Amino acid sequence: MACTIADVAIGVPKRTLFDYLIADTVPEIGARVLVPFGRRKLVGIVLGLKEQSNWPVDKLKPIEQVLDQQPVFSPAMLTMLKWASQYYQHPIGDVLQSALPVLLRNGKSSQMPAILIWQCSESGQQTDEAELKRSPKQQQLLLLLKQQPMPDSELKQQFSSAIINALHKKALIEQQHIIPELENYWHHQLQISSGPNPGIEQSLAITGITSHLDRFHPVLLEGVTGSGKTEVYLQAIEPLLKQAKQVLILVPEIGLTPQTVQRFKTRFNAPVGLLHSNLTDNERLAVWRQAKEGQLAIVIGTRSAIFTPFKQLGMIIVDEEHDNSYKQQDGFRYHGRDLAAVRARQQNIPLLLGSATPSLESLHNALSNKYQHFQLQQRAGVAQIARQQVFDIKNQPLQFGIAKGMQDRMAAHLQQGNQVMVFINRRGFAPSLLCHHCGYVEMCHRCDKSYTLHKGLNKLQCHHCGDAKHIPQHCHDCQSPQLISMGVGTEQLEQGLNQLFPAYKSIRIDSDNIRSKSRFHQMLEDINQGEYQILIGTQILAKGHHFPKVTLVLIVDVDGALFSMDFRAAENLSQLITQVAGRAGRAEQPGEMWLQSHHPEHPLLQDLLNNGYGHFARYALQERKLAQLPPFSFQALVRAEANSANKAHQFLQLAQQYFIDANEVISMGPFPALMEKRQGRYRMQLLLQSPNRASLQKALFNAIPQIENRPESSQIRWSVDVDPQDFT
DNA sequence: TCATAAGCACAA
DNA sequence: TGTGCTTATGAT
Repeated sequence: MACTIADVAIGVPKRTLFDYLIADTVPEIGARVLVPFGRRKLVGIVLGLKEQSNWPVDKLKPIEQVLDQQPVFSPAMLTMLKWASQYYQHPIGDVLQSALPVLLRNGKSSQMPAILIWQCSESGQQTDEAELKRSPKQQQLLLLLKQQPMPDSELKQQFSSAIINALHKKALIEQQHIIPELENYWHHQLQISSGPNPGIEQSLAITGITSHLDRFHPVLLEGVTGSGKTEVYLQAIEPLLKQAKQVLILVPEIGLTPQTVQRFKTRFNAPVGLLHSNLTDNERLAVWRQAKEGQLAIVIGTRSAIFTPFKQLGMIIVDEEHDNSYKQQDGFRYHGRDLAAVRARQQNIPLLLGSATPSLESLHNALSNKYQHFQLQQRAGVAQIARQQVFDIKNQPLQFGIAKGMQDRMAAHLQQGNQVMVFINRRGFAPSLLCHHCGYVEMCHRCDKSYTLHKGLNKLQCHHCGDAKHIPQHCHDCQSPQLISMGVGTEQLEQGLNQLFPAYKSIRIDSDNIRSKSRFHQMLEDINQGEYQILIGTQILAKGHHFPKVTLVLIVDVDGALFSMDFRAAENLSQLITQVAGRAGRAEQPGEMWLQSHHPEHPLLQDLLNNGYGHFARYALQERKLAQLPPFSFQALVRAEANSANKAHQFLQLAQQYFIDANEVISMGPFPALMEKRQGRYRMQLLLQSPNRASLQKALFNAIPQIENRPESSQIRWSVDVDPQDFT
């Protein structure tokens, strides 16, 4: 019997597939179809064909249109995405949608668009161009097209459309829409310019990687900043490109610098596709198509680039693999680095993770020999890492959050004509506005957090829900006009430093101040040109940029991370410190870095400063092991939010019942989220933990569908986060 | 009494 | 998730 019914995944938050009657054309598995859904028409993905449905036939609707001749998902891609849907406990329809460029989600053609070609017509061929002597331009055009057809876009550069139209009217030339012939010649045209000679450590890594190019082979490249990780990437992929294999490189959101891209382009003379957040939908789709057809040698992109289709993928590289931006924080909460590992395993290709400050997860994999481990300790040239020290601010008077001693250090560096960088992890002018008379603090009623004062915007802004309002002139409670700001943010620090160092120019870099990527790069350019002497910013300033003229880095407050509820806070702080230390200063002028703390004796801090990140990370791993925290256990977080805390709590208690019998899985909570209230909704969490990944998976696989089927589950907003990274 | 807002079920 | 139906609120 013929298959008359298709299983279709649709982008609705339901874990079920929908059955549709196959009309005239039988769709391929992995192809998009347009289907009626309720009152709407939606794009769905065909996941299976079958003869029978569990649904009464008269209730089935037919597929309205098959959108793809060629499936948009290859079988390998579908396997990975189905796996991800199950692993992350996220509805398959939504997973597949997230893996497609927006335009394909909306039903646009996945084929290369046809281009308009002009060619000489029959009568044009027989016409002597001399007949057109009164119009030399037309003559020239006809002669050109007699030799070969030309695309419209190219002709328009030489001829006005009036000329073209004139010949067209005379029927001497005609137009045609053709789909450009796909020519993947790039690997014949490869010109590999030679790079610097690799050092011993680099050579070892390159050999280690390139001797296993034909199979899944995960490698962690732990290389201090400046040790030449990129050079290892370049040399490792060279043999693959020669075999016409493609390479996918994942980079953190902010790390896609033009310099890096240029390095890959010029080294190989091969086409490189970029995928980052500033692209238009059309540009995104173009890269998707070209990668799929094999026209791109290299694709460099952020998190979601892991879903790019390739004709023949040869390796996946994840640069700065520890970076938190690889984890999607809403909807389909996947981890880009982890999916890279899954994809590499499935396609049987090597995986290369690189970082100066590897995540404890990856380091653990390397130390337990699941990943091959290479270390690059030597910095190219004689550049030195900034010396790191703690500055004890116990009982010290602080001005704009900065101790007197630190101000003196700053002055000394500035006087020598160097740049100074100050980190503070708070945006805005001050984290709260307080009444000096009665103590009342302006609070966002939706989040139960104080409003942040933004003098620049002249607004109070809630950093948790984005709500903004005018700055009040009088206290809400006692009407006193004496409102004072509490605490220090980037804005105030900038103002304060201008006051303390009026002779020097300062620049503030935080997300309030960065409107566009190009402006951001311009700012970085200006900084390195020496336009500014004092740089003030949040973490955003630390990611992937070099500041050779900076010789003093000051981190205003590290205590927040040392005593955070989040067990990863210390790891993240250490990564930040180490990354910045490696990027400030230059060979002739090593930098120094100061961390202001009330707890200079803190063991994590001391270990980091005395022994470096590598030692700290191994020590932190021991601690994680003792505490049975990831990567020595596996976690999943069930989040619930409702307009009352009780409702969310009750739902999670109900959910918890479904994990009671799970083998090797303990559930903790329900407890309030770190941000208990947000946007007027109360948020609770249930934490599931197991020493065994498979046990946790099994428990989720059993429980989640049952929870979803409870009527209570549709009355509340809830989600599952597997391998959660933050507990806000 | 009507009009708008909020809550809810459901799609093949 | 988006839609349309149902119910609650509230202003006139």
